[in-house]
Amino acid sequence: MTGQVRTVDGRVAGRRGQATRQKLLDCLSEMLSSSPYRDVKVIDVARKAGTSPATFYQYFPDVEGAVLEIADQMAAEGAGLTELLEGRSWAGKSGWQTAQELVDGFLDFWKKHDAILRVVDLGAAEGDKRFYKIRMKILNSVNNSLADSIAELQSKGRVDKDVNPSAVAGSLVAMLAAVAAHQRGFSSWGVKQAELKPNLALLIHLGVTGRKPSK
Amino acid sequence: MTGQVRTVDGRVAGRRGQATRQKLLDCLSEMLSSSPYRDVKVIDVARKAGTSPATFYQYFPDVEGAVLEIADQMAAEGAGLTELLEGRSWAGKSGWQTAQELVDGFLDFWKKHDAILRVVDLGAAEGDKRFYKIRMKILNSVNNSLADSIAELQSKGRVDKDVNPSAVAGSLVAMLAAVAAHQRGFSSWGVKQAELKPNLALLIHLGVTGRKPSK
DNA sequence: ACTTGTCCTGTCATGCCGTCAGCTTACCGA
DNA sequence: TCGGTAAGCTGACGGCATGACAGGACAAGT
Repeated sequence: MTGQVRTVDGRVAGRRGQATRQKLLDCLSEMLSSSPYRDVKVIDVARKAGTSPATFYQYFPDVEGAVLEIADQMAAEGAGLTELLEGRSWAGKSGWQTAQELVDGFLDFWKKHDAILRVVDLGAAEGDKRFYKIRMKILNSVNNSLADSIAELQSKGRVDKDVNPSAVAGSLVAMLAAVAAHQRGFSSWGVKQAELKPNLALLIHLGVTGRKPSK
Repeated sequence: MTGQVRTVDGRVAGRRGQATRQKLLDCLSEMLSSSPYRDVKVIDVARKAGTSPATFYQYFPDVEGAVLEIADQMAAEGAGLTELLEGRSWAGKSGWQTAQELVDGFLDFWKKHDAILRVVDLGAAEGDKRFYKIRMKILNSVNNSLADSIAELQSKGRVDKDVNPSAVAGSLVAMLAAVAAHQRGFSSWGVKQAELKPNLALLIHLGVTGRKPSK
């Protein structure tokens, strides 16, 4: 599938090289969690990995290039979010459960990868197509499933005809992502995480079905 | 109210100084729109403003400091978003209109200031309290009004008791902000801006009142 | 013209960036 | 065992941004 890992100057990376490369990625990932993206420097990453800046440039064109690599790995994992919705029902009590599990799974995923997701979000918002594409890959998995569910309910006449399934699904997914990214912000509104989740699930359920959930 | 404008080394800025200072802010603002935050350098801002880097450092400790200044000015303007909700009703047809006008006003504001808001969002997500505070200032104006509306409807028994007004309001506001920041993303889902707005308004209305709007 | 305080810039030490040439290490076949 | 070859790593370097300072330019009042 994916060709061999290559260095910037075209060499094929062997065992040792791949290990260094991965170590650099791991260290960069860690740095993104602890310091502002703007202040992450190649030399710091290299130092942390116990190597030299020149080595970093052997494997990545620049910091952004390495970030894209990390983001790609995460996006691959993110494709699994589809499972949160595959084959689920939005009817009755199981609908409420579907909404809850979606919120839970999504928030967990975001929390796990929050540092890299912040950067991806920024890159996408700034109009960088590469970041944009990665963000899409993650959100699409959830968005498409949601849009399908809404469209199906719509075809059964249980959702108004002037609803645009993609627009609603996209907005709900954006909401999930935004809330996940700013979970801390809610505490200053006096909202604890445990309270937040059911209310999010409620909004999801309302958005998808147009009705309050029966619990 | 606010004390005089001061330089980094404590001098009071006069008319001429304030003009240069503002020019630097304007140029920085422009650069944020055209290039990634990570790549905005002091020397470029200074060049664009027809001055020297040293001058920049006379008025701001660093790029971040200047960005905070711009963000503050914007936040002051953003406080006016409250008007979108003050004294509005959520009942019947006027409720639908309230939702629509909120969406319109909010999206316009975000579009107008998207570059600086991206950076504020990033700073807040990274845990920087100064950016966080600014973000709050803007969102609070809308959030509080929304939460009040929900709480009021709740006290009248028109909204379920286990709904947390702050949590719902916060989530809806986060949704608005996220959709505004990634409006471009929706086009790849085949959703045009004109279609997006009414669907957003629908979600807002559903979230606040728990019911579909009567149009 | 002189003083005072504001305003701007030339210059400098420091540190990161990104590249290259060249050295070291690992692997492999004879 | 012994080169040969390709992978792997780094010291060193020019270039540029940073941030500090001292000193010169300027405007306004006396």
